[in-house]
Amino acid sequence: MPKLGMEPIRKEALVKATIFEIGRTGSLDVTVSQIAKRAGMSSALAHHYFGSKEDIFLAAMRHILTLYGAEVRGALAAAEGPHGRVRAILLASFSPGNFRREAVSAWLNFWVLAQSVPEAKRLLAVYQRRLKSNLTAGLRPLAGARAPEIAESLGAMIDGLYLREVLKSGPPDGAAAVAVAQRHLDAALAQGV
Amino acid sequence: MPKLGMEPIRKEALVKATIFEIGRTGSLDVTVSQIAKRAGMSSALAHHYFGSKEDIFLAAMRHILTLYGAEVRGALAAAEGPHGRVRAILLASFSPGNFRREAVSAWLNFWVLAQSVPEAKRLLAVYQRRLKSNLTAGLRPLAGARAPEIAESLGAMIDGLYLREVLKSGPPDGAAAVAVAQRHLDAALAQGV
DNA sequence: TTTTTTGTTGATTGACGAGTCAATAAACTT
DNA sequence: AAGTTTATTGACTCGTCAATCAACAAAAAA
Repeated sequence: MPKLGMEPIRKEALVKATIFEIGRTGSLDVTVSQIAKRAGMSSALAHHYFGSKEDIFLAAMRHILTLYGAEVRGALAAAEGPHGRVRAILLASFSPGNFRREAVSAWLNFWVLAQSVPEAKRLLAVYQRRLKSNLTAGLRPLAGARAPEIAESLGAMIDGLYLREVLKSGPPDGAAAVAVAQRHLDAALAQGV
Repeated sequence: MPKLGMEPIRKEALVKATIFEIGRTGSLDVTVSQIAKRAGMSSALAHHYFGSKEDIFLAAMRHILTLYGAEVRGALAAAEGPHGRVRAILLASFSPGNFRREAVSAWLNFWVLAQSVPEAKRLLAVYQRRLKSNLTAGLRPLAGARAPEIAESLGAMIDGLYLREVLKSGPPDGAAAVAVAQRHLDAALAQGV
């Protein structure tokens, strides 16, 4: 009994299932059947809506990046003062949503994907540019000309903390990551004066 | 015309070919045949020496970690003074050998592997522990009680810089990475005083 | 010199998985 | 009512690949 307008619903379900499965297995070795099953449909339908497995992956990646972008925008809107703005980005980066094991794992695997799929590389580059630009803007009033340099290192720090979270055995600890990043930031700012 | 004592030679060739192929394709989707061909032998022989593909991957990972460990040890031996020792670790981490695109790519993929293969996770944990211990020892005279904390953040920074190298289009720039890490270190130390 | 060990590969097996297709059915259009 | 579009899947194709096997060759041991 086919109801109309299923496409967006199905696609969203597939995207979420993809992220879940990548997080669960910890790799991109996830079959379309697995994804489709998790999303409650046949693999044929998955192929019907997305043309290929790669398209599914890319959609999942876009989804994660979009989510992250929205979270950063939201946090920025609510933030006050330069320090508040930079901190908002940190908090958003390590928010429970983006910092769930499955999301982090997906992120890492997308990094791998970026090495062989140009579109994935492009998407990741967009994320990096936006992160840097947000950080630089926030840091400008605090660090002046040194803003870009600090933004760069803080960005690397964020990625590095992400990475380490993947490998940890225990549950992810966003607060700890934020604290480390914050200390790094404070030190960098203090040194500049 | 089978010459004897081929085992270590074949194994080494396979390990090197594995790293090369992983770096080339940017993923773990490398067939045993590809590896064997690159190493100049049949895939059957690869299976003969290593039992399985996973064993080949693990051997390659051990090789990279061993190489890195040796480089760090060598640099440490030649280093003088606390600052020199910490800097030696940084230089070794971003040395041309470890920071070649193909090596970085292999690292990244081993990170992924660690998520699904316990032995890979174990190996990586060993690396992280050793790195942290080396850094902490070097930092102790400089930072006292704060040494572990700084070592932790510096370790994350190193991994983050690795990660970012993957996306860059140009050739890897170890010197720049060292500079960023060094600045982070200086700032962290300055703040502690 | 027979036997065993080591090296080596072409051919094969067996499984799995991406993508296609034909068929079915419910809704919407005309 | 007839035709079209959208939803949906089971069955199938076609390729790939890890792993095994049978067989051959040469060195070493007995």
